Amino acid sequence: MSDGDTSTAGGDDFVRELVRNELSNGVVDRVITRFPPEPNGYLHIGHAKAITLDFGLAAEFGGRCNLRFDDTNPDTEDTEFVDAIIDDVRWLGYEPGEPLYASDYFEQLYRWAEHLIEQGLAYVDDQDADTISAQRGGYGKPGVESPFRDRTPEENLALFRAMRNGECAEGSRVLRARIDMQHENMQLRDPVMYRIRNEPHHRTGDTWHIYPTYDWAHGQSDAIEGVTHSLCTLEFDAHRPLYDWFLQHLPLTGDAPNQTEFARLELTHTVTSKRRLAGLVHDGIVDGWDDPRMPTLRGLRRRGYPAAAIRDFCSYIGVSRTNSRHQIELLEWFVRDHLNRDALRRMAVLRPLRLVITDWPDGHVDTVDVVNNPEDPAAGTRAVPFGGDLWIEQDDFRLDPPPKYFRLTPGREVRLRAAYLVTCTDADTDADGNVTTVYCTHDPGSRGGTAPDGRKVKSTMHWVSAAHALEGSAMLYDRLFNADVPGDATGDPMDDLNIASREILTGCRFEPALGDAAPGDVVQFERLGYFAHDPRTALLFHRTVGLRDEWARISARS
RNA sequence: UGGGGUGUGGUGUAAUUGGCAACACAGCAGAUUCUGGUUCUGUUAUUCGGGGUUCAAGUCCUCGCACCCCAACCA
Repeated sequence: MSDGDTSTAGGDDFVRELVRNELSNGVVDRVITRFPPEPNGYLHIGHAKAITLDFGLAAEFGGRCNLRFDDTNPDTEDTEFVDAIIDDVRWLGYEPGEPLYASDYFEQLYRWAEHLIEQGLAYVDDQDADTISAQRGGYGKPGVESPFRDRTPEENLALFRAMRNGECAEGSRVLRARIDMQHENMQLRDPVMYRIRNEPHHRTGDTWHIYPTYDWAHGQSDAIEGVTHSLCTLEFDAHRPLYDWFLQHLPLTGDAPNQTEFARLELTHTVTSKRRLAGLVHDGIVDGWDDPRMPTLRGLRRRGYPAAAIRDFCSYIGVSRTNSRHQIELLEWFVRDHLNRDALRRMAVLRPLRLVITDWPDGHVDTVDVVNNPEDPAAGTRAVPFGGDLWIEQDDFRLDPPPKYFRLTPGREVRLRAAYLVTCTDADTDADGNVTTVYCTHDPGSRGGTAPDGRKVKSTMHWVSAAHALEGSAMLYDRLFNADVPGDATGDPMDDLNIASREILTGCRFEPALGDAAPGDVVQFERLGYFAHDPRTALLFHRTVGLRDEWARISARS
């Protein structure tokens, strides 16, 4: 699926090694996985890792990966998210097939719950949440048993059916597994299996008044689907004994699924918790879930990140059980790697400075051929109009050049990309000392960019003909959070918010070919970076990622 | 406080399962270049700590330490 040759340094990660062993030992005879998002938010880069693992693993071993919505909580879930999640999975490059829903298993789950009640392994508790929580005990402190723990199966069944029929108020009762209130693992101190909710469910409407909890629904859904490998993140490690307990006490046919945990993906300068991301949106810090600064799949897509780059990144970083935080620079490296190969080059002047060629024939327009992508000869060339009145980048001219500055300065000759060699003769400044116009002469023999006598210049600069320029804007993005680990110092990520994460540039000048950019196209603005054309607004470009910039490093040092 | 998990350069991931600690990103230096991009070359830097077993330990034993997770009717 991933098209780069980007496998990790060594061989299999621990999950693949496990699967390979199970297959060769005959512990399993197939590989079925599942990706189980809850439809209460948008997918982000962390999910991309899980998707790549779940779908990638299944594909590698000739199996299948189910997209299953873990829709057991009607309070927060919505079909809006279902559609967005399916769309995002497809965009990432995986075919989810017919989506499945935990809510489709509610009836089966209910029957299994009655089975556990009949076995004396589950009971209805009439206490409220606070009481149950208090009775659970603490770390190192055993819990105490509920006074309702020893109800008879008949009584429990009657009560449970009443719960199902909507005869009980929300919060008045729960169904609990009857395991061990003294267990050292808190998860096994009689966990709640069902709670009463009168909220309508996005798929089952108001047919249910009781809803299964994650622990009760997840493993059983896996079993129903024939999942062999249920991969989840590390925080569920403590739930695994409970996952297994339910499965062991049910009349299952076939092999039970197995849960394996791995470390979630964290990135520097990034938050991925649903709550934090929602906060950014609701506080208006970003424009929405698809703001290009967001680590959501929709945000990254709008930013111009190729799906293949995200896939390559995810498979390259591999999977382990070590809590870790990857540097966002690595992700950006994969983005550049793909875009360098694929993106067409265009010339754009983001902060325009006027350049006049004093010896250019009045009104004359030349048309020069410019390579579309030096990495891909098949991309061909394009014709770009050139005249005596041009826009260049403000950064490309200095009245007083600092050391190692190779660009235009009075008396120096540089190349205007694919056009002519020009020499700066003079410059105008305004009352504040800002340069307003730069004057040059040109070498008519250097058409195409090469001097007839073979002399070299230190710098090649991009340009746009003023008479032909298109005007538009660009959004320059920086990290949303300044700190590697947002909130590391104070505990609140918002303290590390980068208030200058977006710079809006208007009055940018684009070469004519940019007028043909389709919504969503990603191009390289030569010497500046990769930019994604906005899906809705023409001639608005979002900076995907800048080019590596040696001059920026040199000038920052001094 | 009890239980579980994890510790390898700045970051992340490997190490033929006891045999010369490697790969990538980042950094630094240089070469090439009509993008100060790309590409290429070189280079800096690593096994959490103490003790033990062994010819040999990142790997095995032991005692510590640090960090993460667990006491929702969230997932």
